[in-house]
Amino acid sequence: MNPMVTNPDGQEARTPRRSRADVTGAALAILDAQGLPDLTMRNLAARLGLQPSALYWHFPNKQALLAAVADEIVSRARPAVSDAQGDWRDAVRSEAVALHDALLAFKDGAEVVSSTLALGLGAEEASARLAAAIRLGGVDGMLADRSAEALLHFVIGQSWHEQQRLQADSLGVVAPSVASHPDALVGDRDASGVFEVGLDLFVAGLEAGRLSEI
Amino acid sequence: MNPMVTNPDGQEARTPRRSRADVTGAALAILDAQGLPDLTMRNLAARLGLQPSALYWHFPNKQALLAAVADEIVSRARPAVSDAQGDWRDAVRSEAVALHDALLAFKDGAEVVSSTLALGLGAEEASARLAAAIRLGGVDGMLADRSAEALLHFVIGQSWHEQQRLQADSLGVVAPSVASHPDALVGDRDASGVFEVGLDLFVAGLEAGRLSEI
DNA sequence: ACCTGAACACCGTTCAAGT
DNA sequence: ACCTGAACACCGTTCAAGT
Repeated sequence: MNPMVTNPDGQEARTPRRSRADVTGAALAILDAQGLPDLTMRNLAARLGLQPSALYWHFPNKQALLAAVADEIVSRARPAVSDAQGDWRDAVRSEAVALHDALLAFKDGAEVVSSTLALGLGAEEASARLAAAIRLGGVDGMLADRSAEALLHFVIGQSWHEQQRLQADSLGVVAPSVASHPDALVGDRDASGVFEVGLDLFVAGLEAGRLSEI
Repeated sequence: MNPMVTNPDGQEARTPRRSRADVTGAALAILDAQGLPDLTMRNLAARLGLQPSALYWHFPNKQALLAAVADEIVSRARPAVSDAQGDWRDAVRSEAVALHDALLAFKDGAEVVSSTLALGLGAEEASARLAAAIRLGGVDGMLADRSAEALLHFVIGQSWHEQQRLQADSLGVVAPSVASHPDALVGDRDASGVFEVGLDLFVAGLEAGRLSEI
């Protein structure tokens, strides 16, 4: 309401104008606390003490805002052991796991990144790092790029599904065929191990291809 | 407007009430012709000559409607050579390609299926068929299930990205880093071959795991 | 440079009531 | 059983105008 801000010492502060980073930060906060459905331009503006129309000075539209959010999420992916002194297989696994963790760190993180992927704004970096790790295994340049992109899509698709399942479970909206899956040992963690299995298949495939040099 | 329908011969027909299949059919038609953003309850109702609220007699909500649409899309996936007489690797590839093609057959098909996957309503069948093909290779039961699910997520993620890219290209909304990609030979088909490479990696990984029996 | 105020053209969903 | 009519509580976006 009041653009003026008064400090505890009585001194008057400048009207608190927001930066682009402030907006994406608030968007990330909403995403984390409430999820993508609540990340509306109106909610975001309210959290910043702005009118919705003010956001359009910082971003041309919502899609651009989401792209910036996706960028931030992906950029926080850091592999556990960044030293590339170890095995190239561990390097690939490490990069993939780091991305996987980064996507799961924010509610609906995988969906946000996935929906922005085609614009090539943030995942290009993740793809490049996957490709670099793959190249350590001695795979050809163009083949490494394509393998990295394929691995990227697997990681994103898998992460998104895990988050969807978590959300569906918490809402109690599960189809009988899924809920009564006979293989489920614990009962609610049906997807356990799928990511690891898929990742291992990818790495094993890379190794096999490296040997036979198709 | 008028619930009565008059045939060319002058005979009066019964008021044309709609079935569930009519609704999903109209939804598929909108999806194919215009895409997911235009698949609104109001557009759908208008195409059927109904009020929007009438749709809620056939489906409890939009999500359930989309699940039915996704079911229909996935169920149309038929492998090229259904005879399992050939190689198990060809069977796996054939199933994956069939799913890939089915998702690409409808505009935004991959996104619709992806967003409905967690409810386990339609892709369970696709996953089971992939698992069956994988089992032909002699892979263990639980491992086959997980491998199939991982492959499923790769196929969906990859398909969705291809459709996104097509749409982004047609709208001319491409980031400079993507548009000026030096590897692009043709220029607009940057994702060419990624699906095939990823699929080959998966199959090679399955074969390697089958031999070493980890 | 950064934001307000007001409007435009939409959404999904509910629910009493009709036939 | 199938649908209408009307309303409720929202959306993203534009644009003139303010400071």
